[in-house]
Amino acid sequence: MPRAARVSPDRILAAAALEFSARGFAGARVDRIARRARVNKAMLYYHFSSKQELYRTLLRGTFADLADELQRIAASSAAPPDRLDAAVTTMAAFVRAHAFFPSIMLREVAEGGTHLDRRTLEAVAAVLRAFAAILQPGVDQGSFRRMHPLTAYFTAIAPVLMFVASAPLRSKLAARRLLPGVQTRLVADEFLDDLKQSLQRAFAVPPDNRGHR
Amino acid sequence: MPRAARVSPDRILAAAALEFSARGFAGARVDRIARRARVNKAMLYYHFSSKQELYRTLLRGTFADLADELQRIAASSAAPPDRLDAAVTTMAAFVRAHAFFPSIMLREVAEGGTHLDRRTLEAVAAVLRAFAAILQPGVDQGSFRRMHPLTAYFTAIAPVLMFVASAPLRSKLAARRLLPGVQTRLVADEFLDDLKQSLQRAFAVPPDNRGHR
DNA sequence: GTCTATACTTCGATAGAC
DNA sequence: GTCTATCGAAGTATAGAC
Repeated sequence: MPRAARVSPDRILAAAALEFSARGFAGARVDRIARRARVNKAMLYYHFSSKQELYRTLLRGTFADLADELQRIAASSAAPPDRLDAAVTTMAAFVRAHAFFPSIMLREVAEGGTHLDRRTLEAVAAVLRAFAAILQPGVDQGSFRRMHPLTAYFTAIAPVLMFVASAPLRSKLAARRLLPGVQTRLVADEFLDDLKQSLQRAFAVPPDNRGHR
Repeated sequence: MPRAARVSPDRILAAAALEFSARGFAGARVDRIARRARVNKAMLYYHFSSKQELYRTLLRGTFADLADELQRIAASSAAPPDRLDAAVTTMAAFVRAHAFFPSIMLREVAEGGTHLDRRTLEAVAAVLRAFAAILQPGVDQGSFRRMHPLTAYFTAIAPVLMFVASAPLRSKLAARRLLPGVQTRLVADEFLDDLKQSLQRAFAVPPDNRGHR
């Protein structure tokens, strides 16, 4: 299996990631993806049978990778608070390495998963399960509040996704001086530190309730 | 000004809200909006000069309404924790009354506000400012942690938006039994109660730090 | 204000040569 | 595997009658 054989598909996937994240499935143009990947359209269709298949392939791989990384934390033996911090850190690192991910995730949520097939939905579910598995020991040991896993997921992950994905919009607002009174620049690390603190306090069982469940 | 004169535009806006939230700006079809509003396409273009203008009109009005409701809390004299709860409750009520809002908001964040003009961006900014104004007294009085207003905003509002907007996706996953171990049904009220508790703990200055800033 | 018919454009996808 | 040329469907917007 010659190494060059996978160069085109990989470049196409990388270009597709940019295009789909910036414009969404409907707004994405196959021509633009091809041009950005420096292949012609026929070549693109040689590797991927349709725009939809390209989209699904991209998302399936991305969700699977994220689920793997989260699963690694779930399988570790770290203490509950450290697992929670690690989950946020891992999410943050993942979106730094896959800058296209937050937008695509937000769009897919808004779309209700319309473009996804069963296998891709399974990869989405794997992410949710991994996150739930990260928190479970903390709940079992009584150090985390007993919340629905999805509640915990949205409370923890939604801010990360929205914060990162909103960077362009925030720049736009700032450039037009539309945020008076909110002028100090908010950087990602600062945000993540505050979020981690918030989540530790949010999920911890309050001292006076400890052991009463 | 005969009352009937505004019936068509309003029906068009209502139909547009459904279409844009379900499919996004690029995925929305003017034909579908017209059909759903029970007007023909020419009628639609008689009232709104383009798909884009229709979109902007819808968003401008919606953001302005939300900003008004939040501003009312900001102007009240309630205690800081009550203001925070009220902000979440108001957001929840707003999205219940405007079911299209969360998806559109997520999409617009992902899109970086590409389709918005200055006036609409101003309405977006008004929402952020109102939220910041709700929390400010709590920070000033030392009962809330000193966080960047945008950090607080994302921590509090992102979960609400993502939770509500993800309902279709969650149904899809549940229907395909892709969430084993996460099977108990999560209802909105339960989620909101947990979120409010989380946010109170997340934003409160911890007892041992009180007054030390 | 309302409607039918249609102009014009863009886009996903393919045919067919090399 | 790679490319050029192009088809056909779909989509936004408008012309022009009533």
